[in-house]
Amino acid sequence: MPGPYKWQHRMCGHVARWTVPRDVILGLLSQTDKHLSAKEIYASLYKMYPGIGLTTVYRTLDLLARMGIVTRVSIGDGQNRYELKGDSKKDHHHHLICTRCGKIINYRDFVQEELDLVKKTEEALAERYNFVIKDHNIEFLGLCENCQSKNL
Amino acid sequence: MPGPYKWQHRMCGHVARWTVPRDVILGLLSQTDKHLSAKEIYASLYKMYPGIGLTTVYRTLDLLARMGIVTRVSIGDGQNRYELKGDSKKDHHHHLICTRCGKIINYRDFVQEELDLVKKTEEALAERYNFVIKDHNIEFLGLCENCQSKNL
DNA sequence: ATATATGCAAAGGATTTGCACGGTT
DNA sequence: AACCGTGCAAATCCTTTGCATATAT
Repeated sequence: MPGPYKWQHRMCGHVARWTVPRDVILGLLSQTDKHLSAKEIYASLYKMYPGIGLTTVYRTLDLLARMGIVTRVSIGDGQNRYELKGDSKKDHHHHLICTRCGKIINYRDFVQEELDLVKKTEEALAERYNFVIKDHNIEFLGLCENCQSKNL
Repeated sequence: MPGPYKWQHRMCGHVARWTVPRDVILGLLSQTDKHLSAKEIYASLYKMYPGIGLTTVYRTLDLLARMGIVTRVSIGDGQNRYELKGDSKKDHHHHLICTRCGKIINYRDFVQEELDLVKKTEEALAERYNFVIKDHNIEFLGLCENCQSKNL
């Protein structure tokens, strides 16, 4: 069922066609606050789009990441997870991660003060270490409410 | 070649014996600023200690991580990497990561100002989201000097 | 004696790749 | 026609597990 092909985007010298799987996967990511793995995305889509293979999910996520639309997040559970990279300031957030159950909270409060410092630090680091800084990653690790109560 | 067994440390209700492989692996980590993977550690040790198996390296790294002696670092290259967690303030650092070649720079300058804010944010997050915060992870991503010059 | 640690080989799991087919340009 | 995208199966790569053996308490 070929759908409405919307965009074209030049990647690595050739045109990336905007296909149904790509549209659907991006759509799914844009509707959730969760940090989904390839397998989870594949499973979510399976009922509605059984034709989309796991390989395509992997390839699409890779494409979206290279296009800068999506960010890879690692919580150390052996899978890569992905989230939409919001471009608006409103979407910008950092992560609060439970090291026991892997729950991730996107927090948007407190971020503004962090960003001021981040910007200064970026400039200082860029000069000191000759880096071109593209992005940052700030996360806090700990125990969520649920996991605190369980012993060990 | 049983060596001088130095410590005992209670882990998960039982005693962790301080064995030669554990001592050697920790020794290696304490002598480098690099972020080594299990394979790399295994390879480094092979000449001097061909008896130490890759499995033991994995198990030891897991133990050290659970003991809080070592930190898992992920640069998204599909391997877990490990670094000694310095306990002194002097050792504390954050990461500057090249997304092209994977190079990691531990920067210790600028960290102090970050830490002040980190502490405030931790407190705010703890209250707001009922988290017990144990650690944080701050990293900047970009292109190192070398990789900037190479096109794409 | 009992508990812990280790190596090896096998198993698991995530991700990537080879290849033939089908849809776009 | 030339190119790009996809699914499937196979191949890889990293990590964990089962099990028999060796070492420490």
